[in-house]
Amino acid sequence: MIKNINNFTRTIMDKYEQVLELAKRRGFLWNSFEIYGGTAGFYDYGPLGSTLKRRIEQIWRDMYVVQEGFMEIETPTIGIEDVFRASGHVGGFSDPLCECEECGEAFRADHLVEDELDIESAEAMSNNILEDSIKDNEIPCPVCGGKLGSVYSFNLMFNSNIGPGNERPAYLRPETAQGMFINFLRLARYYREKLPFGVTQIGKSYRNEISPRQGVIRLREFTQAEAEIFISPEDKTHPEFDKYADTVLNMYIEDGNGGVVRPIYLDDAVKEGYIAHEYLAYHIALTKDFLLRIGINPDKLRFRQHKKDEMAHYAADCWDAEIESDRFGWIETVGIADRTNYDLKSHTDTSGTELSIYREYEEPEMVNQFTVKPDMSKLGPSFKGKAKAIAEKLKQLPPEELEKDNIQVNVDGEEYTVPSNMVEFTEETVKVSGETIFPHVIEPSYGIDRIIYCVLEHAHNKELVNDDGEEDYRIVLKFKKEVSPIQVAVLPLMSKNDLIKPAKDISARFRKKGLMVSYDDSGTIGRRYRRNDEIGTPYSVTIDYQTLEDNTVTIRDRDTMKQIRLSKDYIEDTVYNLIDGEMKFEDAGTLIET
RNA sequence: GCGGCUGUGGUCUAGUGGUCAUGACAGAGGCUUCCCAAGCCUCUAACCCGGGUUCGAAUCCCGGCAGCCGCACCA
Repeated sequence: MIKNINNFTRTIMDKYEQVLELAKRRGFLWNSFEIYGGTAGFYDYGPLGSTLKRRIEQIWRDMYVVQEGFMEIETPTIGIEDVFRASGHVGGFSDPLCECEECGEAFRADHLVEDELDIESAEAMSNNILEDSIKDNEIPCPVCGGKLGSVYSFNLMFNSNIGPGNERPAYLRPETAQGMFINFLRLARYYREKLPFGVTQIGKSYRNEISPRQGVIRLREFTQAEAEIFISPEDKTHPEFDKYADTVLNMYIEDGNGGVVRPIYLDDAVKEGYIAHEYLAYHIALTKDFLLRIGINPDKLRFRQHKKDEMAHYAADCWDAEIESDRFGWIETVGIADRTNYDLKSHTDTSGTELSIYREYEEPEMVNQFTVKPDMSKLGPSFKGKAKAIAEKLKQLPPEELEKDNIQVNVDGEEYTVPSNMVEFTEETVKVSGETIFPHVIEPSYGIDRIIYCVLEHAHNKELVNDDGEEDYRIVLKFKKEVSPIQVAVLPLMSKNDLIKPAKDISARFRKKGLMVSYDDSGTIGRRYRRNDEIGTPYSVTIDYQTLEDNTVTIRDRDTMKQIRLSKDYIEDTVYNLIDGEMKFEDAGTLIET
């Protein structure tokens, strides 16, 4: 006999629908602005969702901020135009679109022109040039052959203005990274001018996606956790690499027809040249560590290297952590890139502030320095307007030329003769103790919302529970204990005052210990266990009549449904240690035979 | 943004141009000494939004919004 038949003879829902239905019903994820009809690309985190998210972010902080020592900063979510001009988002983050006037299809104008004219890249072309190019070449609509309309930009950044009027355009940041790059000099000083150092930020980013679907997988407002690690361009080894050398990565390798997942030791991946260098490899392994710790199924995790044409133009190497989901297949959830010095150079060029760091050599170097000093007080009167240009030429001459009594210089096609007393030169050995460099940046960039969906999906289980020959199902979220929003349920066996009072006392003690408690005395005990299974509460403490006699309570384990009985003294410490992983369930009390 | 399909309590659903709408689960209260969604009673709670056609619209039409599928897009 099958109980709960109505629960499971509904319209067949795929895993995604089941997860989202549960997430909606139990307060994890809600579509935003629901009472006004909702808006695609925005989701609210409900009580359990935001708690889950906070716990996951907290683990991220533990790994990146506490363990790695990359301090966290917080910068505005809105940015001025210069920042995004330098980052390339103002020019490059928009797509030139063009619609067919007949059928209304939209196309990438640059792609059309590239194909038609058989040129490499039309990216640099302005909208006007693209439009002219389409008109002149009479490029037709690829779908219906109709006439194509004008070209317009669709920028993926939300825009606004600072202050009144349109004088100061501003954009909602499309990534948190730029806030860290532009603070480079302050950060370098904070870290006392020594490489490597890292900085992190967890926060909201915004992209005005053309057509976001896939629920929480592609959002217009989303949370990123990013680290920017500034390292020496010459030395990309990692001092702690040994820690992860024998980590096995599921590396996804593409060949002509699809691809294969190949397990490979991190050590070998670097040695065989799959991963560019140790520093990047270390952070790929760290990413794996993090994802497994929060409950991603290791069999559904792989790392894929960006193809050359897929890689951002500045990146030297880039890997994605991809997580497999039931409906969407492999989802990119983390990007781990070597961004080289692109961002620091680019902000240097745009702002005029040099975002570099002085690096001292281990040994000072003795360098022959050849200096030419034209005597402007003599050159000026003699050569008037040409003096400056002549001086520049003189500086480029080799010593043997400068030694001549009359030095010949060619400026703008005319020969000038400069007497040797008008220029001095010295050749000396100077001590150079260091140099100015632009560090390279290793960037792990996490899409937190996508990861949360995957955690929910991987935790979601529908289990057959056999009890007295009857078939029964339970839905259980098998969260890692560390991320479960509610950590312990407190349940009086019956809704009776003599059981309620001690149950409430125990709840209070849990709360004092900092544990998130759900107290529940409504409905039968079995129903309450199932409620807690459904939201992933790892432990349920039950107060029964025996509690009143011998001061013991039971703890039920979510995953095994087994129970132990133990004294209620120090119960809060026991549960705390169970969640922390310090104590094993079987060791915490005597197993109850059922 | 284009095309197709869809939109009913918290969730999943039934439904016909004609009494402010079916059922299940969930939820609240009660009864039942109750360790894995038992039972009984009572209760709460919905036709996506806006127009139109009509005596009458949740039902038909149009537009919007949202979801799904396909195309395009996805630094």
